[in-house]
Amino acid sequence: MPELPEVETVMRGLRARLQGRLIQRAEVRRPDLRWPMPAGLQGRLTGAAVLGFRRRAKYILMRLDGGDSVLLHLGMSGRMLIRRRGANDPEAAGSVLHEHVEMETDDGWLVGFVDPRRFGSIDLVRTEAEDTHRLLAGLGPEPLDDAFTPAVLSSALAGRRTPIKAALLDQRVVAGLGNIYVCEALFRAGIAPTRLASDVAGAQAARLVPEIKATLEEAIAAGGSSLRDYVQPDGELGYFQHAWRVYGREGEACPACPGPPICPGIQRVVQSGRSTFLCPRLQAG
DNA sequence: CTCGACTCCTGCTGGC
DNA sequence: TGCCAGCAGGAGTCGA
Repeated sequence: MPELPEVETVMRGLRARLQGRLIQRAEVRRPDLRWPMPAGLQGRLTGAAVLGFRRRAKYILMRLDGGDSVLLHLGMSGRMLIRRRGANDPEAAGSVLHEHVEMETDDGWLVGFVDPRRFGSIDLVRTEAEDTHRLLAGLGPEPLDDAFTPAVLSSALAGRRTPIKAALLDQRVVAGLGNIYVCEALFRAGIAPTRLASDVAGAQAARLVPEIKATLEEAIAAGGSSLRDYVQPDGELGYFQHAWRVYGREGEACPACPGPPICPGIQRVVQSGRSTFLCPRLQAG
């Protein structure tokens, strides 16, 4: 589930529920995620006041009083389970097996981190040093920042002899894109995923940057409408999945082309072990 | 340095 | 119906 728009949506949901609250109780049930959670996590969370939230790339940062921040990554299957204390929700019951951390607020809400595959991670970092954390230090620009321009992208791609698909997945080039939104942005910009990154400069990058921004903004808007003030317990994607133009649509008609024989429809190829979806007509060569 | 392959882990889907 | 291969939104690490 979690690329930038999903993480942004989850972060907003956590902010709405937790910011300004006290964590009355915290329980670490299973600390062995991608990396072991810090030993002091449960103690640090217990009794903490939650000051605020921000997102950086696909990471969520939760500021606590006392000068520590919680650094959270959802990995591939991570989600936040939010429900009222005492609620008897079957959806929640099914998730409890993989609920590795649970927090209870002073106003009666339970907030759990659920991650079946355990590719996610949780760490503590001093708030004033958040951006120097080893997981954040090397990240590229935020794609939605004004500072992310065609010129900035072009210079990051210069000299890279790797397909543009792989380059955009590299969080040092631009931070927060994943497999879905890279496919969508390349389709919208009319760029072949197999093009060498170094060749996507100038006019190509100038087309790509606005499409990256538009795709992410539309997805955030869709996730926000659907999830609004709480994070969906079932981990649904909001409704942006219905707006995917190519991702997961192998064999379907291209939404921007006439049908066969002009355009054969959406194709799926594999690049460095991951699925890429594209329109062979609009994203040729 | 840069790149692709491999790896971690569980759950679900689709084909036989 | 049951079983199993293949695939899944990430990204660090390793060897070439």
